[in-house]
Amino acid sequence: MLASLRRRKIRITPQRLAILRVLAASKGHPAVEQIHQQVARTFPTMSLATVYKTVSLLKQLGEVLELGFADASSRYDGNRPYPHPHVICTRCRKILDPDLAALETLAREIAAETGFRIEAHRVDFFGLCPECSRREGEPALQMKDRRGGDGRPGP
Amino acid sequence: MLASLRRRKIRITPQRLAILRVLAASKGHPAVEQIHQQVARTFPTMSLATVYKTVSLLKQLGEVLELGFADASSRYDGNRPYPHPHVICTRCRKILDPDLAALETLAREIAAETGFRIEAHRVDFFGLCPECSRREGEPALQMKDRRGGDGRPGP
DNA sequence: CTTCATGCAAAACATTTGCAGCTGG
DNA sequence: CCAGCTGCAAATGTTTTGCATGAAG
Repeated sequence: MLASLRRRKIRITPQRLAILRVLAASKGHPAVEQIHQQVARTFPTMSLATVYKTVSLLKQLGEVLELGFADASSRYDGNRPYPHPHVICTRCRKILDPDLAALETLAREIAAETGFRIEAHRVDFFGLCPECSRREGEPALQMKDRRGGDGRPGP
Repeated sequence: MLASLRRRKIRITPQRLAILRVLAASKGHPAVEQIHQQVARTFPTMSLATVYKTVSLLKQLGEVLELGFADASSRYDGNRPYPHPHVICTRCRKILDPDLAALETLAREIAAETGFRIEAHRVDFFGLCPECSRREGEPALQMKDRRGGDGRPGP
């Protein structure tokens, strides 16, 4: 990933390195806020603006995949920077990356029907993960989502 | 649709009626801003806040489907208020509702693999519509999308 | 050295909320 | 009549931008 930056003659600063590390290391799909907090532990002066700028840069370079949701919160995937399906728990906000071969078929079906030249996709499934299915009665994680939505990324 | 409001003892005001009409009539997937402008033609005092409140209300009643995008813009579908796939032109922002039977299969595949109890989904395909495919050289519609994205709803 | 990045503060936007006055039923 | 709406203005929360300082190469 560093190679990609060097190749394009983009400066490698300690801040960027730290952000890169978080992105590469996290198995989950961290939000900007989480990245910032994480990095701030070893870099107290890190500003949110810098995280935004860096993540935005990486997105343009195709090194991370941005997962923006309707409530204007975004999560980032630094391990699979290409479109792929997600499975999201509406209770604990966990995000999984399932394997799904059937998608290609779907895309081809679409192209045939609409005449579109399909170039990317965004496929999310929402539901309860096995753990949350079990504890259904217990109080759920509070989401800052506005209104009574279910946390799904609005269309 | 009116019936649904009456049944729940929700007041039917001229403003709401106007918004409902736009939602029901528009074949496309209008944004709040567009709904407001449309309604404002016959209702100059209509405020944006009212449109937001009404649309939000309809969403909770399950009468419209919200399609929120990463750039915090939302579009609404008043004709199919249930999850269904979308095909979105990244150039002219046109949105189509294709028929797609294969989706159910996909959902079942996911559930089997992850153990999730799938309750909803969001499936979007991005690309160029036939018209835009042809005029590829011409200047594209300017999108207010922040940064150099391609207009796809961030995850 | 020169160019580019950082970080602060301010701006930009879409959306939400508080509230006084209006109005549908 | 009166609970529920409207519309204005102000508040919110996230992301972006301007700019002076500082550091990478």
